[in-house]
Amino acid sequence: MEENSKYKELLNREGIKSTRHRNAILKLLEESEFPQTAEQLYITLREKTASIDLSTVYRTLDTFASKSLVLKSNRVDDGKALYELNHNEHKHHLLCVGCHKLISIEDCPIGELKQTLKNKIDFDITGHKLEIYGYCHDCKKYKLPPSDHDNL
Amino acid sequence: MEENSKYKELLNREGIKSTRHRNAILKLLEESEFPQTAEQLYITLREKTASIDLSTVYRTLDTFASKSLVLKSNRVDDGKALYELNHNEHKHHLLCVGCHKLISIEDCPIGELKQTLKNKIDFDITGHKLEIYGYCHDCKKYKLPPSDHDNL
DNA sequence: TCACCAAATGCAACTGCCTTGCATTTGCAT
DNA sequence: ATGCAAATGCAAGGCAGTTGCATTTGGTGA
Repeated sequence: MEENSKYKELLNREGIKSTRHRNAILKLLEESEFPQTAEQLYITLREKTASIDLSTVYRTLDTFASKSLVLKSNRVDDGKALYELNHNEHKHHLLCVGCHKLISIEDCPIGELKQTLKNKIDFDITGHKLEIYGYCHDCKKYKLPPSDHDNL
Repeated sequence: MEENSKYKELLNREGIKSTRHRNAILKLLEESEFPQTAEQLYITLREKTASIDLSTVYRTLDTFASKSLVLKSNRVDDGKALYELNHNEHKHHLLCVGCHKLISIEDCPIGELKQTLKNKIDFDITGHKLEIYGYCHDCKKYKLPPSDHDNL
């Protein structure tokens, strides 16, 4: 299968072995629309491919993160770790507080701030993280009165 | 002591009892320059005031958070919960990756994004969180080559 | 192709953060 | 003062994630 050779090449480039599990996890992440928890990935892997241990999933994801192949973050509401493929593109996420859907966006408002801060207080921005909460199209109709999320 | 009566009033306004522990935690949060973990608060409380149980600290902080008296967030690197007093002011922080100094700013770039996202994908923003990394004036001279922080 | 070795994996036990159940204590209204 | 709901302490438990160790596997060199 030529898909696996693609992963193999990618992994070799990072100086780590290409294994059945690693290829499967890369493939799964590639197919995932949203960042996934380790457990979500674990369950899916057990369903569709061979047996795998949860610790292997964690170890693999950590290895990938250390090589910058995947990006690790923490879910806002429960602090669980989320993993997604690193496409090396700059993006942010919208979290719907209604259905917990995560939507990726390319818009980034940091540009002008960068210059403002440089002028105002001589601070050089090298990175940032922006999390946005709100209600998606589907959840607006069920919108609840303002809650804790409004303070974030 | 009249400081406690200030806390008592605050707590009564939220419809919850004023207790020794609650007053102490409010006071401690008021004195804290940065968001604290539950354990940091716990340790400090044990040192300077009477005995308190860790579960009480957690329960108190959760209660305060549910009343919006404190803001709860998750530390970026290890996902631990952080608690800080809610001053109801909108602000963000600059984290200097050189000296780990935390600088508060009032600038917020979310305004235009709000309208953009509403038009583009029908998403209603209710809140957001922005963390900015970089080098402060003092650390610029020692600036290191780009690191992990640049991906955040 | 084979044999070897470091790296990867499975399994089970364990850690750390946080939560919960329950008996006791405390704040506050009456 | 007294009674009751709310708060607390204590101990046990839950859950995400980690680790130690024996076994298996991928890749390299003969």
